[in-house]
Amino acid sequence: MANRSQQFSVAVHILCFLEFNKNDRTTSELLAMSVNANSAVIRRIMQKLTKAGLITSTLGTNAAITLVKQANQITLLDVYRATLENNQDLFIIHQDTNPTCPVGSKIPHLLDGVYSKVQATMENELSSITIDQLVKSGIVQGGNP
Amino acid sequence: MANRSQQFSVAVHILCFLEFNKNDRTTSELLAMSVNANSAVIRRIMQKLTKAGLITSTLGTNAAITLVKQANQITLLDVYRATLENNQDLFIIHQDTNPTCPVGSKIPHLLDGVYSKVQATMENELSSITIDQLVKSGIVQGGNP
DNA sequence: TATAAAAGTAACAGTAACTGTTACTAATAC
DNA sequence: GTATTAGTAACAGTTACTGTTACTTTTATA
Repeated sequence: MANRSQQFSVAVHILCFLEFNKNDRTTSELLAMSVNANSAVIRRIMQKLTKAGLITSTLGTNAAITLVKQANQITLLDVYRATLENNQDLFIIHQDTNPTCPVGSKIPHLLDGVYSKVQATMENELSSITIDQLVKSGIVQGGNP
Repeated sequence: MANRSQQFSVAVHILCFLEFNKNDRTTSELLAMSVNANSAVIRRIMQKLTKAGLITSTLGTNAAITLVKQANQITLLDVYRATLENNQDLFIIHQDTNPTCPVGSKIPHLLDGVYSKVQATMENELSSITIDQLVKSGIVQGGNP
């Protein structure tokens, strides 16, 4: 399978934080405190979210990080695709199987078909969940970040 | 996410091979040729399949590897669970978030709920596919392994 | 205009996991 | 007793992620 990183989870965390704190200014320092990670780690993930058009940020004093799209228009599939970039495949298929073996020669293509279906199902489920839903369902409004 | 290894794919390969070649003797050398990998790699994966009760093997001259269950009783979920062992989680949640932050304190539990559902969906799909189906659908019978 | 704040970014070490490989041990058929 | 074959351990190489430091760039404001 593709990826053992926490980046997807942290990215969702960041986006939820931005939505929750949208009436105040959010910095990478503030995010780093919430996530409990180094601010450079946060900025590293922010780059991917920026590239994907999910967030935007300004520089300098009073710099702020904000959502580009409305929170109910950002799905977990968007975040998944933004953070995983190159390795979005759920499963890895071993290549270079024996081409002269009736099993070995067909396994890669066979697995490809199966994995595509499984992944499509998963992505479909991810696309049904929005950042807005997460914030509204799980995070009580009104506290201090 | 959990695992970037090819072991799941190779395990499926092994089981398909055993089913395809069930009328003849299968050794780890033969499997290694089909997979195009070192036989020790094959045996390493075999250990997990043995532990999971999917295959059995004998030692010595004329040693053979065989399926324990019928191929139509072995699902990809069985293989998934056998090969991934400790790290079956599709997604990894960052722990140690800030307990005093209304977002950070709730994100882990929130993500846990979401990921469980997504994973259950995926596992349900894996459980609907058997080794028997794969062999019958994708591998032409009658060739030489 | 100088300064401070904050994002952008590069570089490096540490860690973990998988792969490939070698080589040994143990069991078993002949 | 010998050859075969699975079981297993050990090691190096590779890759990717995390944590960290530190520098550069941009920008608001005093």
